[in-house]
Amino acid sequence: MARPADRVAERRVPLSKERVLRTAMAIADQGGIDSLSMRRLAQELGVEAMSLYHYVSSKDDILNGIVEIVVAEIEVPSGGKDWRAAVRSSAISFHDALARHRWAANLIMSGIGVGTARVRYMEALLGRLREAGFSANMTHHAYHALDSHIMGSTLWAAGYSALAKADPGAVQRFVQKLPVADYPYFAEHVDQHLTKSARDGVSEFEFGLDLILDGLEKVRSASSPRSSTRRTDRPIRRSRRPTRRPS
Amino acid sequence: MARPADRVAERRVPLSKERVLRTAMAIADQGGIDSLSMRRLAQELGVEAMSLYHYVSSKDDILNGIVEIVVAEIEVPSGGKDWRAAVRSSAISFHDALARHRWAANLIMSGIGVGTARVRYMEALLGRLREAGFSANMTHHAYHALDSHIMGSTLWAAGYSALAKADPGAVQRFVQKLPVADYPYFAEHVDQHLTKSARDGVSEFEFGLDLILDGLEKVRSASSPRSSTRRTDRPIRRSRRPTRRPS
DNA sequence: GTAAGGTACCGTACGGCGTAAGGTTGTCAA
DNA sequence: TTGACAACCTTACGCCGTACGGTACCTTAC
Repeated sequence: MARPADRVAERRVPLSKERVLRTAMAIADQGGIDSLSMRRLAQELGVEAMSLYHYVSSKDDILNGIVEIVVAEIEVPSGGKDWRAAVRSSAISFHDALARHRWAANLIMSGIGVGTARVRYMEALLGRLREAGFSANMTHHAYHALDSHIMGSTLWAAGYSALAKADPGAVQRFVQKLPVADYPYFAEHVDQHLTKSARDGVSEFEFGLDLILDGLEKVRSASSPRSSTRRTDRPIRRSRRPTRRPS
Repeated sequence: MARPADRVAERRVPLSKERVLRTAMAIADQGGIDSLSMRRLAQELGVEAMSLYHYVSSKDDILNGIVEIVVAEIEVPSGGKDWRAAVRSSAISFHDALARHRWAANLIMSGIGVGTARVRYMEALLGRLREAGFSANMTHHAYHALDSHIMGSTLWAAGYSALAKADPGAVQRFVQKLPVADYPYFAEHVDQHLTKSARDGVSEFEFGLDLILDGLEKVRSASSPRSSTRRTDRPIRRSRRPTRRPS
């Protein structure tokens, strides 16, 4: 009687989608997204690869799942008076989440599905912008400007730091082999990266972020001259020409 | 005598790295980067997979190569008075090149090597900014702000249009299944994408680009007092060093 | 004329991948 | 006791990148 029960007790904690996803994240965090294979993941869980398919429907399901976990870590913009501070803080939180899980940005951008965490984040950000007085059209553009910057900036940082990690000194060697006379500005640029204490592009990220936020604030205060909230939006839909630049 | 010569004549045009890369690009352009395999590429060239290794050293070599070709297509910012127009035009050219080859942005961002075409582009852009009066530090940040936006924006557009192509109506179905009452702003946002004639995010791209360029111009004119408009704008970012006077 | 050496290409094989299809085993309700 | 069911495993297929070792043909030298 005791024997089978013991064996059961040993074996159980019998997996779950949660545990599969968490382990997948750990593998990706440690060895990069390429090191995450079904076989490797199963091995980590003390199980055979095919067993995983009882909890997930495919590898894509896993990838979607771990992206959702990362997105759920993002601190959503708070309500209140200062939309700029709220959005800024949320963007930095987004950046931080992606920095903690360097594989995530690439996954998000390569046409992965939109899950509930992602929708929640977008809803919160879009809502915060509308509440701050942006029109529907302006909110749309503001969202994409912010999103592009966050993704682009973080992806660059991820790639750069991945390189620096895989082969420290590669950058130095590269720039030294370069005919500096021909590419003085490039050399200067690389040098700035090498000189700056390794802050993974935080300074670059925040600079661009503030540029965008300042621009948005200018647009906002121009279109709602009072500091009032919620003007009715001018429906500028269906403009087939590029939106004119602000101000 | 004639026979072997004929066979030779048939067979020759005996490949070359150039031809391998061009064919690889064509495959990627048509079927996406995932459809590019050594075997598929070889088949397209009427050759066995291993034969390719006489012209390239690895698949990564091929990926680097085709990215370089795309980057070489970018129109570099011209010299002259109007730095803003020059940089804007170059950025749009960059965006267009990435739009023509939707796989490229993802490759560039996933830690691929920097080749000569890339260096040339960076050198030209950095140089144009310095020439316009930006300090070294400002140029550094401006470059990254522009680069992040171009990459982020294009990557988003590539993913979105890939989805729309693979499964038109997927977006519509997704948003219809959503509890719109819970996510009104999200629904509004998606609706804007569906309503807008499919222009692959050009409007979003140019809006963000102008936001950044306007911000940069403000910084520039503030730091070079000889320039026409001297504004009393606060410095957007506390720079760790005072921005040097250019030229 | 023929031998040497080089260029271009091919055949085979290895270890990895995601996953379809179909077991096997242990648990528990009826 | 039985039978449904969940949890997990075995095997196999067709892909992938590429290491290693050929082979066919061309050019050049003697």
